Amino acid sequence: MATMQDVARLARVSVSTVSYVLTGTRPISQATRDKVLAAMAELDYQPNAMARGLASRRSRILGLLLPMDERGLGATETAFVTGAAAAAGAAGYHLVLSPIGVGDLDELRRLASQRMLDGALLMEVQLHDLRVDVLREVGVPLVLIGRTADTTGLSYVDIDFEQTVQEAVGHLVNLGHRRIVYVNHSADTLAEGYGPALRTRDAFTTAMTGHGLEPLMIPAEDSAAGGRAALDTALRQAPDLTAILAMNENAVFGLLGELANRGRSVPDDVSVVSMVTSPQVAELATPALTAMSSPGSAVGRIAIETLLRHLDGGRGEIQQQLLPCALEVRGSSAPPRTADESDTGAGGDQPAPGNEAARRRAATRRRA
Amino acid sequence: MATMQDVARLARVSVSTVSYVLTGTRPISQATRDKVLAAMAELDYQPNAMARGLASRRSRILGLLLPMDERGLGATETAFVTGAAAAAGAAGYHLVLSPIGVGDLDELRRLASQRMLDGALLMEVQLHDLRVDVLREVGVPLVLIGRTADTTGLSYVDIDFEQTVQEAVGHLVNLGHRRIVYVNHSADTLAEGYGPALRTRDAFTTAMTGHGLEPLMIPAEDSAAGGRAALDTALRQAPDLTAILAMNENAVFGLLGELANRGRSVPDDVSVVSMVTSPQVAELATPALTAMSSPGSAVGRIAIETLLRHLDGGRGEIQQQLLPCALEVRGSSAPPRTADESDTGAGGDQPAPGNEAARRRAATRRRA
DNA sequence: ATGAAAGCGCTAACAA
DNA sequence: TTGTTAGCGCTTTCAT
Repeated sequence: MATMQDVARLARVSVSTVSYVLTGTRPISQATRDKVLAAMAELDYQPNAMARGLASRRSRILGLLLPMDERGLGATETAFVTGAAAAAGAAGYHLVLSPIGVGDLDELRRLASQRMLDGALLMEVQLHDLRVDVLREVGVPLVLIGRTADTTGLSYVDIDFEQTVQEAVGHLVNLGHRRIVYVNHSADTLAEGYGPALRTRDAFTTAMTGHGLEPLMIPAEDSAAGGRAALDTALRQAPDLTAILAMNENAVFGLLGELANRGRSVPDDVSVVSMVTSPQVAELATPALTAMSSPGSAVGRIAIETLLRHLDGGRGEIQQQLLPCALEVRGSSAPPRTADESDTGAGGDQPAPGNEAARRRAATRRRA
Repeated sequence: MATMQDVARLARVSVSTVSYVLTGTRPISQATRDKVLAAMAELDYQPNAMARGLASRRSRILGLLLPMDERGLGATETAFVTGAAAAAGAAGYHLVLSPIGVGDLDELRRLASQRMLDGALLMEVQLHDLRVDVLREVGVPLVLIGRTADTTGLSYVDIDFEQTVQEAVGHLVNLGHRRIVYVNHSADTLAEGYGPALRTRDAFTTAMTGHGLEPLMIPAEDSAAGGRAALDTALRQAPDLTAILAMNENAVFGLLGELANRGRSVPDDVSVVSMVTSPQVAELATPALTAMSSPGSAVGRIAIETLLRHLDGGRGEIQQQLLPCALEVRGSSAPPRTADESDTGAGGDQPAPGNEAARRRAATRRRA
């Protein structure tokens, strides 16, 4: 393993020159730079990360703090991760994912106070997220993917739930639906103040009221069973419902199953729109789900870019951004059977023609 | 940020003594140790990871190399990760996940030759995985989760696909099924030599032949559409099929959807058993899927323990382990409708009574 | 535009 | 059982 000494010797320059070639922190003549670069190439030199970190007091490592529960990472979250990893790599940083949730504060404190992290991205942010406190305490810059309750002084990137709900409701209303039920996360989750659940609830009320319609929300446990129960409740409270908007990616499958059980066809009897859902998941259902698809890797990329700005400038400006979800119409939404006074606006939303989109996307997966 | 100097000064000992207290590499009297520990506590001392790494030439960082495609991490893979993270933490190591697939060899080479990793775990291992070569080249110890084609000199932990298939087939045969179709990964995937697909194919042939039955395998693209197509093929080739064994977690949903479309009820007309599937995913389906559930976090834990042994001893012995999947009977499997000569063995497999298991597991999920 | 040299905070000989 | 000290490989003043 060649060291900087070796490179300097071979190039007949001092170590500091080699260092400056590497870091670019001071002008080097083209001739010298070439010599050094040639020596590096010849020796296959790679700087020692630990030595750099010790001397410069920067590890060039960014942490992505990512709680992993038993349920796995959805395609949406995975896109965040890959986007962040790509952006970090492009900037010469390593992105390490640490499966650290709010339960592992000690592990986080260790990681952070050992000066192992130049900065951190937090995923699965809670309204009162103690990880934020720990990181601030030890002075590690951070950016949230999501939002805490109080975001003063915090940079974040999050999904624009208001826009997402509004567009989803708009789609259904355009199709002619009037009786739309919103299946949210569980009552417990709401009570805990889970941000997305609260924001979408309020946005749903606003959107429906704006259309002169009555907002009806049903909480559902995050499971297929929860979805089945939610459908039962929904049909009891709104027997005339023609459309369901679902925030709960797990429940939506139970919901679809129960609809089938009861002989209600999708989308002829009931339209279903799933929110913040990846194309992959949307197409597991039969028919494939019309969904608001999440902004994906852009979230991760923007978060990293924001974080880097916080490091470089010293005091980067606080940045708070909301990214929209895009409506992707598939087979699960259509005009209600009772096509009454449905003034389907010109250029309004069309139900997907067959399953072409699904077929097109049916790519092969290769792993081993 | 207190340094070791500060601790030594406060405890009135030398820095080396503090260091030895920390590393335990030489005996320290109880009195001294207590003094040092007290000083550490008082100063809230945390060793500087970079300095340790530089001086000791060990980063105490283990890498978990984990390709992330657009599909996300399944619950099964997530369990591997959390198991590994827990085991690494318990041993005083950091586990960093790097979303590095066979496409990012340069990034891997950088990570490895910068001496940032003491060792690595590889997930999503391909039969000819170039990451293995890169790591060996730079001398980073590694353990596979999965298997390459040639495993000589390599330690690995993998799922016992032979046992899994055998048990799944046994379950169906016990229920009285005779005409069982195996829905595998895609033809492309098989052609590429994807290990699990090949191993399960062969195991299926062995198992069926062992029962005096004819093995029929259908490849399916990894998507709902692929599952629908596979069912079509299956019914064409074996109109009298009463059971389906599925390796393809994505296809199985399309398969179920298409069964419903054709008015074939599960499990009355057709039993479905899903392989290497987490409980969470199994219960998204309606009815919940009988499945061979993967060993979960044990895989990750054992892999880390093996890796640590490779570091400590210098030359740890090669270890190759296969872990079994466990049969979990849910609602998707039952005796065939045409209960003919079905000699359901005493104590044989029973279909799940209702959905109690599902309901019990319907825990709340809290995130933000 | 380049070089010399003093650390960065810790580990691990080498001494005692 | 404990202390002294020479690095680990790099960055970054301070000189020139």
